[in-house]
Amino acid sequence: MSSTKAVAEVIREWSEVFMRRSGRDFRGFMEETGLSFSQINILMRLHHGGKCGVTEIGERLGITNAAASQSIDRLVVQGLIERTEDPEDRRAKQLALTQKGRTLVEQGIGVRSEWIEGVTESLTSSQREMIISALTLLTESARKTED
Amino acid sequence: MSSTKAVAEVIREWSEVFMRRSGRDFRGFMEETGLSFSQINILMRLHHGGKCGVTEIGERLGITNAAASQSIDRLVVQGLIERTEDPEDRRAKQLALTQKGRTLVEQGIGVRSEWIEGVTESLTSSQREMIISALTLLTESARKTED
DNA sequence: GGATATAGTTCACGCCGCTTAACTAATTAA
DNA sequence: TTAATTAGTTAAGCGGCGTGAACTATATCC
Repeated sequence: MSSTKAVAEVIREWSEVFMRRSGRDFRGFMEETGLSFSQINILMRLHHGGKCGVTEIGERLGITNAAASQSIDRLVVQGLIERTEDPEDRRAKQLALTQKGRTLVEQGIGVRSEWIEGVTESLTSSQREMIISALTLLTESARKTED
Repeated sequence: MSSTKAVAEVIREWSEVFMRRSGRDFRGFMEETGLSFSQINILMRLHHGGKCGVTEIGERLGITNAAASQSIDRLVVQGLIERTEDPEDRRAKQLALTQKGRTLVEQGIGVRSEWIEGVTESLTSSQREMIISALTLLTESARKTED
């Protein structure tokens, strides 16, 4: 069924559909929350990677730590992240999501999940099973290739 | 293998991995090209939806047509899109990607595709086959739910 | 033909996010 | 203990991107 189509082509088409949808969701999320692309990225970094300092955030986003410091400050003011002194090194700050921030990020991820769930709803249960297996494999394999 | 884990959970985890990766790629793409989030969205819209006018772009992005007009103008200056008069209605403009713009968008999509291809490379051929089938199903089903 | 509506552009203005540079404070090295 | 390094903040300034308002040009409606 799938072997007639080139692997790369299938993946390319899926990526395109997914990206288009992601873009729309992301735009909606930015509007709802009033957060910028960078700010959402900072929240995502903290959600996945746990506590870290200001400079690391800047490096991850490819901006100076001055810019990072300012963006972070806006997020702190909004109560989405907390900035505490690192007890091991009092020059450094430890950044972490507040409960409010964590809830927000999880909502953002949830929107995308709901979409895929909706997409799979109209399929047969064996098709759904196959998709579950495939996504599980992809997730595991993708995690191995992460930094 | 997958039935032990809740469907929703599998999808959620995969969304998270994919989104994290997408965010990183997208940021890289913005840096490389010097384009903003909005500008890339405009290019994506034109890539997928074909020719359209300024106001429609604005509506899609949730901004005024004044803002859309300005963003579009920057893209025209950069040679990524062309803005011609609509022969049917001379008030309106027809926006379309130039070859340069099309190439750029396809590069952006390509980056993500390469990543998934890389992720699937370490799998067995039967696993790859399953993923191809699953993604084909997802793509077809997702397209049906699009506007 | 004249009033009204529609498609885009331009202008003045403000906010946000970025940069560089100068700064404070804490740590590490000599 | 002094000097150099490192983490972060602050300030001034710039450009992008957004807004509303005023404008031009075309199309449509009576």
